[in-house]
Amino acid sequence: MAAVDLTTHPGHLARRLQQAHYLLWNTMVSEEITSPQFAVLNALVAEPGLDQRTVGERVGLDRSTIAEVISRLGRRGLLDKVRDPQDGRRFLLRLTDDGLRTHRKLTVRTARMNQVFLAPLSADEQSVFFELIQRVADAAEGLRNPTEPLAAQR
Amino acid sequence: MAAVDLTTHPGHLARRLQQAHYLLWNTMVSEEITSPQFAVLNALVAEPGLDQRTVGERVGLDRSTIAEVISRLGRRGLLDKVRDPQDGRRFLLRLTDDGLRTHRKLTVRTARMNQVFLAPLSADEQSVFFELIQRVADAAEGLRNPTEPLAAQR
DNA sequence: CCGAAATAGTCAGTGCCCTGAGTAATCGGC
DNA sequence: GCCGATTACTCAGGGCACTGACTATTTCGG
Repeated sequence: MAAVDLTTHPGHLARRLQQAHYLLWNTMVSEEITSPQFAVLNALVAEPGLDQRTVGERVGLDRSTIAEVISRLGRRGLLDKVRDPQDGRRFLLRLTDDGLRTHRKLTVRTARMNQVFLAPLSADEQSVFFELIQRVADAAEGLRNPTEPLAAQR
Repeated sequence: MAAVDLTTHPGHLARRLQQAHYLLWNTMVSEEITSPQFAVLNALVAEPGLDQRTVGERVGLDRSTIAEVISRLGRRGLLDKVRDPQDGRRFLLRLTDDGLRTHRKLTVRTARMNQVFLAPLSADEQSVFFELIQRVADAAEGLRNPTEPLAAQR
């Protein structure tokens, strides 16, 4: 009786979108390397020598999750992890040659997959798609990460 | 050098969107009941007596995941699970009074949360947002679920 | 009627994602 | 110089999501 229409619930749509993407990634990009793992590789291509926490910040993963992902990438020999001699709390991360190669290979496939994934939208619609999702995600992240938490509301 | 801009990668955006939603759900709706669990309750409000597989289809969860979610809801006494006397393979699912109450309560809070979540978009933009995401998700699901798999390509 | 195929559900294994609690190292004020 | 706060990371625990292999039941063709 009082059931709700989930197609107007952004959370439900976001989950379905991610599932669809997961599926396509598995078939078109890689069964070994996942999309979050690729994001980490990509962050380290852009900025080699980052520490774990910062990589997590770049790709949007919390401290626990980034630790797991990095440990998996390390086990596969795609990156190296060394203590920062300047700050014994940090681990500095750097891709191995294998990691670099893997990133290059997956970059190509990822581009192809994105084309297929976005094929139902025109070029204009794709821009709107990106922009709207980003606005919503950024705003929600802002709610959690209050730069100036005081006197903002009320 | 060859790093890629993830803000134009729909998979990355979908993940960030879902994370943002997860966070907001936890603070504004419930710490006990998750969004997928609410989707299951909602499906059973709309169609009491569904079997497990069909509920999974309605909310977009595979057979394994739906089994876990339903077992958790059962443990909390929000739904009942009985063998279908007509077909001994099936379990028929039905909300308890507690389940119905919980659904009603969360429906209100979910609506409030969606307003906050979508606040950065105008009403028009919200419609576009829904429509574009749905088109992409539907198309990708169609790729996996070929109604007519033969002679389609090549 | 009977055996093969299809179907509903379970189970083990992998990976993502978060919180809360704990450890080790560094930093900052006095 | 020392002590308390902060910071980087780890660990335990709960939940979502998928695949592949397995069991039990039903269905359908001959």
